[in-house]
Amino acid sequence: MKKRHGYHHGDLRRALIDGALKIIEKEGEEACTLREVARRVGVSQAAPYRHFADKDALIAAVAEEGHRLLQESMREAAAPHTHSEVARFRELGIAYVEFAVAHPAHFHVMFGPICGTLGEHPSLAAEGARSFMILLDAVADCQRKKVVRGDDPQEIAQFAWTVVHGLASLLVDGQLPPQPLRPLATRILKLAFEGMGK
Amino acid sequence: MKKRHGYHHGDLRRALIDGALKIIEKEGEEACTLREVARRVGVSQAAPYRHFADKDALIAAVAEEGHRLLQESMREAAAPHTHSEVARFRELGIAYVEFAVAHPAHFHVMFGPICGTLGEHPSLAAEGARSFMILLDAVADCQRKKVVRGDDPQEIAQFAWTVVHGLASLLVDGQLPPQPLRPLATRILKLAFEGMGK
DNA sequence: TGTACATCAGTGAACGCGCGTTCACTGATGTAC
DNA sequence: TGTACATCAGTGAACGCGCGTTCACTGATGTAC
Repeated sequence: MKKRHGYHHGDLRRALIDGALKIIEKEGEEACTLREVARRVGVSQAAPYRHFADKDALIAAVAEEGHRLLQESMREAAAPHTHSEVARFRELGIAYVEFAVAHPAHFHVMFGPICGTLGEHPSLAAEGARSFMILLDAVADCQRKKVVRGDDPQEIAQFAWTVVHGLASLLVDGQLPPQPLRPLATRILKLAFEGMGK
Repeated sequence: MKKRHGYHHGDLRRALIDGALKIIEKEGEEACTLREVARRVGVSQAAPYRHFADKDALIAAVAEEGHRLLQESMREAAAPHTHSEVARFRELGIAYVEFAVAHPAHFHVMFGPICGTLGEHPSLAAEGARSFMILLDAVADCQRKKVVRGDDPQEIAQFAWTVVHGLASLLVDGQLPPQPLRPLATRILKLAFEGMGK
């Protein structure tokens, strides 16, 4: 990343995305205006238009980057566990929740209601599909090894997504009492795996 | 509900809440401005201030009503199943998801990030706690009958909430393909009860 | 039953503000020769 | 190595707009006598 020397910024596109993230994280999505982002980055209000066609394009870029980061997190979490399909699957789920808590602004833009407005950004939709695919593959692996029930990976993946997404949402929106994340996620995922029935 | 005859509205407070709901449902939360609500209801922009101190107060009223409706839905869904604790528990979960889909605007205001801004409305917090309590009681019943594992109802209730909230969020935010709700919810809850492991 | 009057629930104009976006511009950078 | 020039990435003023909220007001309603 180049330094700014005077007139030119160096990497304004990057800085604008980071600025948007910081604002959404601290003050919520509706506080994230183009002018405020420009202000925070220390640039004139018109400068962002050199890098983004309009405000939606900036938000879509945030969401897209979010999906790439999520995919990376999940892949990294799963990688060490070459021996056990179940462990891989579990780590994927924990990585999803950890990602949401570590990047609440990304998470919010990726899955919140705003992403309906962003329908016309096709590369964003593609990244979303890729994220789900990682989960789907892990389920199929588990089913092949007979450690997870059923034969339609879609059905189980949907359930797994429901669980991790529910936990992530409740945490990000502050509905659960603050507590160490990993024990909570592990406990919930264990219940999802074994069922709560007796 | 009285009819409007000329100058006075009849039940403007009610109409404002309904107007806010309709706008949030159709065009999202950030389109829900006090002026737009007043416009839709057919009243001057200053009129809402007769009934709400400010915009936040209107939103808080929406959230509070949402919790009361949710509680009512859950209680009604559980009531017929006096014979089976598990059936009661399951119907509670389905009612939660159905409520979210039927009242997406309520749901969004009740649990979305905006509700952090509304911290200083204590009656709202009370309603939220009451909603969770219904779930908690059902879990305790199931544990007493030994049909659900564990002895800390809090832990299981948190898991159950995670599942139904996850499903509700994904549906409301349009992340799952459109499909009949009850079969989907039943399938997911069955997995939650029995576990996805083999 | 009729009337005076207090109170309630609206109106409409105005305030200051910040927004997204456009425009003509200008300083910085890199390249051809 | 030096210079002319095209291109790139910013600036800052301006546009029209809708927002939340306030204010003095007025029409409708209900009550005391």
